[in-house]
Amino acid sequence: MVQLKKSIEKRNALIEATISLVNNSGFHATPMSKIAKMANVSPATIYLYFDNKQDLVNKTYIQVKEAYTNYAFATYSTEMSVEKGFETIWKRIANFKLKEVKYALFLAQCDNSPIIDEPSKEEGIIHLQPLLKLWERGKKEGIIKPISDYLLYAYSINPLSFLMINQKKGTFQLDNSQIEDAYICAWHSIRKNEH
Amino acid sequence: MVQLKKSIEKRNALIEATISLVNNSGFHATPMSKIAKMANVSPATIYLYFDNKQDLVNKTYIQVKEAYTNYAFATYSTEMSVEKGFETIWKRIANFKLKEVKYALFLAQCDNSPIIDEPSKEEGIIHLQPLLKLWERGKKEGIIKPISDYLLYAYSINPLSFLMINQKKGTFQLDNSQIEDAYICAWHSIRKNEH
DNA sequence: AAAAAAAGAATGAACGTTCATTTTTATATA
DNA sequence: TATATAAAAATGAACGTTCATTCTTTTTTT
Repeated sequence: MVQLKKSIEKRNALIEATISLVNNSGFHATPMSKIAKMANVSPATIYLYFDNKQDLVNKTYIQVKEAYTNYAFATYSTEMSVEKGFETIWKRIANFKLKEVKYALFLAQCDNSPIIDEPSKEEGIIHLQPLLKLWERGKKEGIIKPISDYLLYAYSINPLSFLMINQKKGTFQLDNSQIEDAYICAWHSIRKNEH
Repeated sequence: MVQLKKSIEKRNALIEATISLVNNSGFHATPMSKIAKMANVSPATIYLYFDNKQDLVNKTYIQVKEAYTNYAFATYSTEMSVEKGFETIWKRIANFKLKEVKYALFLAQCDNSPIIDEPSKEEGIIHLQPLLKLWERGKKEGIIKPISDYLLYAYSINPLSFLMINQKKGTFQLDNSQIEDAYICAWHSIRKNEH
């Protein structure tokens, strides 16, 4: 690829266009020509910034995923109690999905379809580490159920994606009171019950 | 479309091929020519059974969805207590996702992407009624949390899709003991807590 | 004036769908 | 039962279109 000096903005325009179009039509129904048009650029120019269509969508995915995890852990500190820490992270994630619908939808779309290749997906998962550490601590302290992280994730974090997708469809509205309800469901599903 | 006498098997071969190929590559990366080849049929023959590619995948979706819901409610009776009823339905669904991975994956793929058109999706949802009725009863009896059905679904049923997809990837194994753990998470997330 | 960046037009491959034809099946006749 | 005929089912090749990518030329920057 050619060396690029100024136009980081052109690159960003391409990434933003990719997100919008893939959100609305999916990867395979989004031609390079449309991405180019939306970014006010010639189709050929895309190839100065990215190797090919696959590379464009992979890099878009990684960039968005990074923004997502940065947001998720921005207010979390390892000093917090397990319960407080979980609530902090969970609510940031919920907030991201409510406020940054565009980015969150793009990630959901990518995460449950084969359009992103595995190496790029794994690069995205790495940044979830702090949550896994927190769960580990929670299990040790007897606060979190001693079960697989996949289960913990499936029950406490993943439902937000489902809710967001349905909100996008308009069949359902995720307001602040529903968010509270959802948080309680999430917490109840993973906390270890006293008795 | 032409009147067809014998070959329901040919139609089924086409549907099976569609499921396999869409599972492995997605809708847009699955050409009609490949579907035809896998079903041992000429591409042109597909158009004797289905109007076009969209119609083929819509009808495949509806057929699989029907098999799924039939399976889900086969052992359920409205006489059951709310807790027993929920456990019965939940475990049938979990079983379907474990045993009929191919069909379950196809449904998951369709449900979170825009490849199926809305009318066909709605036709698929109708059959979920018994579960919604059960939740309604549970709320009245003070056993189920008085929250939106979307939340109940997101926390008690939807996680199974996530787990199944990860199992397919091989990163995680859903054995019988994990299923029990998962059921407990599901139940804890939607039951109303005594206090 | 040289190098880098960008553009639009061109290319070749892949796809969904249709067309003209052949093969198979069912029906009627002797 | 054997043969002729019509209808149905199936086919492979062809068509028109779309798309990712590349090529050649122009514009911008250094």
